[in-house]
Amino acid sequence: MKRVIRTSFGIRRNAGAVMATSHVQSFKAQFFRALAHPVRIQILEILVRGGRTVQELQEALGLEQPIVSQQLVVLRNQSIVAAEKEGLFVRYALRDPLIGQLLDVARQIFNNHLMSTRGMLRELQREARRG
Amino acid sequence: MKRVIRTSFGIRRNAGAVMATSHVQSFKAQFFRALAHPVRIQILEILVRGGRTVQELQEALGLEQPIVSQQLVVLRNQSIVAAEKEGLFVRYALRDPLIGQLLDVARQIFNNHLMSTRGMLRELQREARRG
DNA sequence: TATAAATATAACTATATAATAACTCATACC
DNA sequence: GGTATGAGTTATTATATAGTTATATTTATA
Repeated sequence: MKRVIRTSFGIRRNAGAVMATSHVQSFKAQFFRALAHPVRIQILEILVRGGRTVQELQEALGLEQPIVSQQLVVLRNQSIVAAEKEGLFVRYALRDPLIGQLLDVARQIFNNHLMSTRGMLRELQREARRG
Repeated sequence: MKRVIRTSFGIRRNAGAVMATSHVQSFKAQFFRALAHPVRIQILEILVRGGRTVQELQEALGLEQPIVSQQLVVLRNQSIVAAEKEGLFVRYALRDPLIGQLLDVARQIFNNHLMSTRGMLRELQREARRG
């Protein structure tokens, strides 16, 4: 599947030398998509502080059980969290503490750039203090 | 809008004390959604190495110009990149070098967890070497 | 083995995002 | 002013994700 593109100087050359959209990029995209949901972010921010059962998450978030389970599926599919049975319960935990670091860097980016209203900034700062 | 949830011990209590889905979380979700696309990730990985015109991005990616512009809109809307006119060209750059750090952490997470095929791992390692 | 509790899945509708192609806008230069 | 070039927008259809409610699965225990 060779494609030809037009360069700035009007010359035509083969696009083979070009950065192809590798599988890795799609994979990373999927990963970030798994983070791209308010509830899933909340779940991760809770799990950073330690493992939780579905029940505990459900109560902490004030959401119905199926909603929590559904969001956990998404995180599990990307190997972001791991599930472990504990009798009748299932305890979820981060697979990698680096997830916490990722969220931290994201928070720093938000803080730096005022990409938000004053109100949100206040929330962010409260969050950082809790850290 | 008070909601009532059922706890594990069958007691009903008010969900008011619960972590509400703040605007911040939605905001973060939007941010990650902006990263959740293979082309946009590629663009960012190029911009980490320095500013580029649309033209240069287009050539590096081997994609049509409107596609590149569309993806840049998404990144601009989240204030992830900034555009600057240079005569007939528009040069794009990261708004915050921390974006690079974010991608690095993400890469580490992938590497750690074999969340990918052997082939993808090889690609990741090649990427890290170029880093 | 019947039951209840905890979790997971399914089925459906609504909504958002992606992909593609055609078109418009802006600027430099003749 | 006309034109070519770089960038941006719009419109359309396809596809994926979200939200909601109902139902199924699993396990402990009476």
